[in-house]
Amino acid sequence: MNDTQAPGGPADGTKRPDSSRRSERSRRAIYDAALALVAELGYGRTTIEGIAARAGVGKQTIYRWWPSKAAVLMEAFLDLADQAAGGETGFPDTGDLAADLGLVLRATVDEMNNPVYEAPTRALAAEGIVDPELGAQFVEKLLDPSLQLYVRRLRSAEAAGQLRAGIDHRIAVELLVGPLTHRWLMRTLPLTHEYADALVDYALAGLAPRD
Amino acid sequence: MNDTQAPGGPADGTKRPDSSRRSERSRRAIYDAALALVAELGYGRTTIEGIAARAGVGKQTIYRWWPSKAAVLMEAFLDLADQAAGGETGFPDTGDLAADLGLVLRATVDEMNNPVYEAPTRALAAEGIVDPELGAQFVEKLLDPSLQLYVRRLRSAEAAGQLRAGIDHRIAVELLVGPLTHRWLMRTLPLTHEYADALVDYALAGLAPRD
Amino acid sequence: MNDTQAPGGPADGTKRPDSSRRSERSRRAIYDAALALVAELGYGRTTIEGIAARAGVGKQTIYRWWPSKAAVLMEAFLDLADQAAGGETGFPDTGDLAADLGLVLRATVDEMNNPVYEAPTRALAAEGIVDPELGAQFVEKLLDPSLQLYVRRLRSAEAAGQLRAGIDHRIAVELLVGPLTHRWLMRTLPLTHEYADALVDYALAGLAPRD
Amino acid sequence: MNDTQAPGGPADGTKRPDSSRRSERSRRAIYDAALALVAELGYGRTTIEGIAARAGVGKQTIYRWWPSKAAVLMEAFLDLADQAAGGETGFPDTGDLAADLGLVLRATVDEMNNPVYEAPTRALAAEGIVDPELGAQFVEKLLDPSLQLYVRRLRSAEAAGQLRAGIDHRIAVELLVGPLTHRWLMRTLPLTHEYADALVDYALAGLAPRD
DNA sequence: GGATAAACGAGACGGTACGTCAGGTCTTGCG
DNA sequence: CGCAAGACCTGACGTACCGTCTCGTTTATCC
Repeated sequence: MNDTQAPGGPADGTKRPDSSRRSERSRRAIYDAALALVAELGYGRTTIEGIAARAGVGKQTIYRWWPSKAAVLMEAFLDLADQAAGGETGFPDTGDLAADLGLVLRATVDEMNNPVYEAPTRALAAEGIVDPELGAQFVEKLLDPSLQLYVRRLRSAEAAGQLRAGIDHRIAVELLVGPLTHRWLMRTLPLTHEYADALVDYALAGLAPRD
Repeated sequence: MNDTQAPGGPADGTKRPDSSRRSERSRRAIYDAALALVAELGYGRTTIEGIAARAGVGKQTIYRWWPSKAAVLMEAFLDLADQAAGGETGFPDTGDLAADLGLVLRATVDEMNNPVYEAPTRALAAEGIVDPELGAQFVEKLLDPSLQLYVRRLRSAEAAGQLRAGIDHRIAVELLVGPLTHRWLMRTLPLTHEYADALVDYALAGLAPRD
Repeated sequence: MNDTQAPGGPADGTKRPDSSRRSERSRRAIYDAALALVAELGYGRTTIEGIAARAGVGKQTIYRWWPSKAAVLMEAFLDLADQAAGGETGFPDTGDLAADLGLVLRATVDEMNNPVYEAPTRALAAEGIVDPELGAQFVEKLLDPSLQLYVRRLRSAEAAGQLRAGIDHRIAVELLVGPLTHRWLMRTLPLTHEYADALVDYALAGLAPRD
Repeated sequence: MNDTQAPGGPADGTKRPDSSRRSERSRRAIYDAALALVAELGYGRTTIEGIAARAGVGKQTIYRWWPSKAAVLMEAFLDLADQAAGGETGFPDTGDLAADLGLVLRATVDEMNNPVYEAPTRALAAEGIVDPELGAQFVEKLLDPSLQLYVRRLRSAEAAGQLRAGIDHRIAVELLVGPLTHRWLMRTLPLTHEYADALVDYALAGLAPRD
């Protein structure tokens, strides 16, 4: 009858629900409930029924829009991150590479130690480790964008002659971020600003031009 | 080595079951079933009921000796690792630090790409990320021992004057292992021997004495 | 007829499940499965899991609506009895008391010997003997209604001058029904029409007016 | 080795354990524990494990000598009854049939109302209703012997011309005992001495010679 | 502004797995 | 060899959630 759709409505003739009629109220409530429950109970004990109940929402409203508990949490967390970012997605570039990296790594350490972010991030990371599909999303939507910022900064540093020629920027970034993530995930030793600084120190020494 | 107790003696006076009467047959069957199921179905779809059924064992026999699915898998995997190790827990020390590290990292890459080890390790890592208690066990029993081998090798290198003085060996190890683990867990880019070599190259450049 | 409530109204505000949404199909299937299993296996070996499986129903659907195995069976049996009764709940009153009682007692004997009724009735009676709560239900819903019919017939007989004055009708009924039940439950001797007749004979002799 | 058995030992060459070596101490402890638990918890909640634990006995010692929980309880109760009887198994015969029956029925009422006997008797009766094998034992060992006493008394009364000729003594006994048992098992109305008296009155009226 | 249709809250449904409990069997010393 | 102790396999228990489905009840256009 009417495949003609209102402008703005994306539509596709499939069987998916009409997202233009989606309840914003419910979505927000689900985000909030999901984040709260994960923080309170941990991922494992958080259930879709629980989220629905806490959000004052029917279970079907969740199953209608998300394929899994992890997907709900992922979106909820992305939403949280977007809010928090507040548009500022920049990476400092003062010309002093070590200082800039130190600043960012210290901020990362703080974030990793902040319980508000820690619980859902750990949950998502863990789930992504085991579920490749979700892991891919995690990388694409959360990890890669932030790694790209590092890469860009390194390119700028290379242009300024602050890096050895031929360095693979991606690997260089991982030299910084990998150890940090390792310590965070494995909880081997405390994650401190000093550790961040030491990483910048050791890594840059290996990446700097050989004089 | 642990749990020193009089031979034949019934052991600690607590309320735990009498481990001297434990059925070795059942334990082995449970290990095998657990590893097989995790490899076949993944951790999430592996159930205690399934392990019990596959092992031809009553559920209670699992609940009697282990507190959780993760604990079963952990022991099963430790057992597997012990068998595989076969006593050789050495770390090469040819005098050429770069070559030795490259060798080990390449071997680690191979292990991480070996499906037999990958499934249970990922499962344990993921579970440990979310469950601090299990995570601590994972680190203590699996991760730390192998990191210690690196540290010892680095000490030897330092004694040979191949490292900058005052380097924190632990951080140095993480500089190598962190990025590898990161790529493995996050599946961002393929884990190859070349990557291992590049890591050794970049990291050692930062750790070497400044001449 | 029961549960008078506003049409369309959702009913009592308690926490019990919404009986208006109950699945008739499931209830019937559960009745049938319960009766079949009790007849096949006996009460003790009949399990809720078994009923659920045989009825093609989730266990929770049983736990949602019934508090116990006995309650399921009780309802199932009441339903069976209601069906069988088909509305005819009368007690013959031809004026000939002995004949009427003989007719009913013989019918009762037949029922007690009919395997379809015997298994569940025995099961309920046995359970009621040990569980006072269930026993009270058994008496209230199954036993008392039928005893009342006897009492009414005796009242009619008394009005016709066929009974000694001052006889306690309730006890009189028990004089007839008690021995029958005793023989049935205890399986001391066979339950026959002749036995029923003898009971009527002996008992009425004691209850008749002394001329 | 020794099929030769101590005299007095019944033996039969089957696979049953050697009863001459049986521990009297254990048997007594099991009786006591069984009766105590049935009285405290009721039959349903009494378990063989519980009996073994309370008796300070291994489970196997129970399984070795009894085929079922009901069998244990049956023996325990018979033992209790034997002790209580103390040899006096007589039935009064003063010549006054009504008085004698009233005396015995009143005593029976008292016994049925005595919690010490009630719990195990109900349990055994209930179990026997559902399990024909046990029921037969119950009748043979507990019920019939006492009914025989009634029968003998009635024979004496018949000889004295106090009964109508041709009365079936067995049915006559059931006319007295049936209603009592019915009221006791079904808990329809209170079991009192008055009820016992009324039963004797009504029943004897039907059994007496017609003058 | 009434009709109509989709999303919504609620929650019953058939299921799976949970972790516990008891059953009855088997094994291991002790006396 | 009977016994206590207790680990073993089995399987039912009652609970928690799963993901699907079906109720009425809002909304939110469309006629």
